[in-house]
Amino acid sequence: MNSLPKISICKGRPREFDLETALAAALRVFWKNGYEAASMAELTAAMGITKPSLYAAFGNKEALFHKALDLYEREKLAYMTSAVEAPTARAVAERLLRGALEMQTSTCDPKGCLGVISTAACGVEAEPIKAEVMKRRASSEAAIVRRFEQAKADGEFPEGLEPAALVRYLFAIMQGMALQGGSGATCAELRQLVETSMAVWPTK
Amino acid sequence: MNSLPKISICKGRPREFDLETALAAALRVFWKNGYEAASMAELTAAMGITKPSLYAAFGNKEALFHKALDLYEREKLAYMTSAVEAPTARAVAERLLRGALEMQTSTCDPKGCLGVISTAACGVEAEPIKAEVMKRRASSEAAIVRRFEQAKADGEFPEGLEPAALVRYLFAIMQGMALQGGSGATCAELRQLVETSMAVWPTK
DNA sequence: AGCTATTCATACCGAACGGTATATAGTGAC
DNA sequence: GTCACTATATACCGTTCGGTATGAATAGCT
Repeated sequence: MNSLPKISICKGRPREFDLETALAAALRVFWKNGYEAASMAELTAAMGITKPSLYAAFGNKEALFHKALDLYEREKLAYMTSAVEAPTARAVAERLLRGALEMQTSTCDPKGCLGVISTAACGVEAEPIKAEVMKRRASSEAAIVRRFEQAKADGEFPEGLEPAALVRYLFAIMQGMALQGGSGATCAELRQLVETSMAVWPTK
Repeated sequence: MNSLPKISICKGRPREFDLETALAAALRVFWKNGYEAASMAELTAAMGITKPSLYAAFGNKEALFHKALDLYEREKLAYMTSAVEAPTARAVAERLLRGALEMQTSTCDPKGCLGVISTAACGVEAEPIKAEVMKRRASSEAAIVRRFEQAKADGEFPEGLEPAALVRYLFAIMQGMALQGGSGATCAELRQLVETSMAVWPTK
């Protein structure tokens, strides 16, 4: 309860690894294998630390996944939050599709989408994980729906196309792209998918 | 695999369970959990048999999955092979989408698609499984591509739309539908997805 | 120096994993 | 009845799973 004399970081022995670097390595393992198939052994090996260090720094496997998911959304899904700033619904869709394409065709990241991988299949133990990812996805979707409702008010859509339905349709394409990207589709094939989707995008 | 005569034709003690029934139960477990998350304990419990009986009858977990996958394609994916008989590419697409919708909205089957679930994420042990499912999907896709090439020759498509690209686009939507169906989307939402996809389907 | 706090490395925990050895029980053939 | 054969049930195998107890090492504080 004494005063704060210095900017003392902490008392004990300093950790010998960088939190962010280790978390990024963990993210890649989850991204490549999914939550359940990512074993603690593979995680610690990729992160370059031992299990007690991991548990001390991140809590447990589920907490580590949550922190990795935060990092993923912050660094890899930024295009989704910025896409709503595009001037038209069509431009929003194009930015989403091209952002997803860029992610799938990046040469240094794992293929597929962490969210898709984590919600596709899971046993009972991973259901809280699935629920959390679904919750985050729902809030992303809601933002796009709001943007499309404005677009509808601006008269951008033909009759009979609901904003929520269009968003679901657009997300289905992006989820399909992530699946195909994770199943060995080539860059060119995924680009074709984006071009086709844009070619059929409804115009008034 | 062969017929099951009332009078046992072989010598030893007759098995006390029905192969097809047990296989159908195994399929539901794989379908609900994915290959890796489906444990032998859950499989044997659902099939109502013990592990030695399972191994004697089906080989091992991977062989059981292959037989379950055969059953799945035979019973649940029949709409895919029959869809190519539709008169136009648009009708083919509609039959595929509505067939997928019917599967996702069936009240007695697990949600999602076994193929999607099995290829989305897997550790190293399940990679042969993933490869097998991808192989079968490729052959399904190839059949639709051939049908669409004929449709293109018939002048059904606008300029600039390649049959292979359209099939990839269509499959992406169906894969997205399977993902959303497995993530708790309602019947009405999935039907909306189909209607939207049909509404934007390209016409010449 | 001592004390306290934190990290690191090894070795270990109970449980669950896929897969089996073994012994018993039920069948047709002789 | 006896034999050959197969399915059943129990109990078990080695391995891997997520997660920890333990003690040595390293730092700041007094």
